[in-house]
Amino acid sequence: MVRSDARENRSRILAAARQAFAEDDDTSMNRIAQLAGVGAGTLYRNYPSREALILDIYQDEVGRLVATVAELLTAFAPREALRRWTVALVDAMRKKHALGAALSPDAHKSMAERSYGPVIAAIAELLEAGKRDGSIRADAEPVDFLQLTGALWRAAPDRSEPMLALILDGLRVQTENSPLPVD
Amino acid sequence: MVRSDARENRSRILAAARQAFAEDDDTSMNRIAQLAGVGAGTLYRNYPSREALILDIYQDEVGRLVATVAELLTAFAPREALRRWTVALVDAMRKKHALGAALSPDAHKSMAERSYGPVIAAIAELLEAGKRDGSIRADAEPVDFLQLTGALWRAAPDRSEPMLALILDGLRVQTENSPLPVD
DNA sequence: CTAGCTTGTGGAGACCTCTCCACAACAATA
DNA sequence: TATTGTTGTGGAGAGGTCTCCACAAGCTAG
Repeated sequence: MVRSDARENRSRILAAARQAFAEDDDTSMNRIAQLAGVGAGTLYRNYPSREALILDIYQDEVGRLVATVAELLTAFAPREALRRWTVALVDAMRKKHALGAALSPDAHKSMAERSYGPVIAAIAELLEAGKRDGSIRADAEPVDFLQLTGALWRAAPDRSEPMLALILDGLRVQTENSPLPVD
Repeated sequence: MVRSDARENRSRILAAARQAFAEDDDTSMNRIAQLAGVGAGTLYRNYPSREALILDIYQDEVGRLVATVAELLTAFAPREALRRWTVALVDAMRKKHALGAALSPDAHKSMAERSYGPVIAAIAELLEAGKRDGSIRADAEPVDFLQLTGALWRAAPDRSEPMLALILDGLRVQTENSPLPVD
């Protein structure tokens, strides 16, 4: 049985966090707890890590992004849809720095977090479309792609576009010209 | 005029740090200061950031890695040389976790640090060789490549190889089949 | 209404990175 | 050797993430 004040607290935390992050993308966990009028312990019981909180806050932001996939896929060829979507994603990560950090963690903890899943699903859908029409290699992995996306986010803004181009080229179905010498 | 005790301290710090990191790759700066018998202030005056210290510690490790480039380039075709070298680099980053973190920082601060430069130079050399023999696109950028390498390091170990393959494919000189629709 | 049990709480505290500055140690000069 | 810059020092402290647990609140059942 979930205690009533507990639910109250959780939503106060989320509200406080949302506002705090809107003003300053680097707000500390302590500050959020303070703004929400709860102790650090309560904050961390609700959100076991900074990452988890951020992913929850930006859930709708991410949702909006994910929702554009279908549209992009009707308007553009899969590769171009993927390109555009990724540009938008990296852009969002850059604007909400915290989101970038949460989506490209050092380890792979965020797996299965409420926001991480949908992002992977969106990428999977875009890749699938490309595989179907033969413009993307069959062994492309959504998780790998997101990881690579993290590199774009970390890179200097003006390198983002050429790096993405490189990745997209790597995603092409490979012909076996210029074969790799095995040794 | 550099004071004599200062030089003394600096080398004590380096020695302590070297040993500490050998035992525990996550040793804290405080602990290193303590082991070296200096205050935190002194540590930070010598090494303005964690990153800087780590890069100095692993300078020879990096040096060794960099030195293998020439050898690889005589034994293998450029692309294969690049592949092997990168595998070794990522491997080293994984073994010395701290080195990985120092070489793939969130921001791009490490630029021009004593170890960062040589790594970039090594990559540049490998890429150059590939450009010369036409197996690597002319616009490939060493810094971009290192950034991407950071993604390999952060990824699950078993994804490292396929991701690298993808990057290497992206580095190929691109023929203009499967053209990208511009919109 | 109260007793008891379960669930949730706050904030002290461990440990982190990095800054700041009154003071100490050296070097140069008289 | 004494004096006087200069250069370097240590550790307190600001502010961070996250853990732990004695205690408080909410919820049944009698």
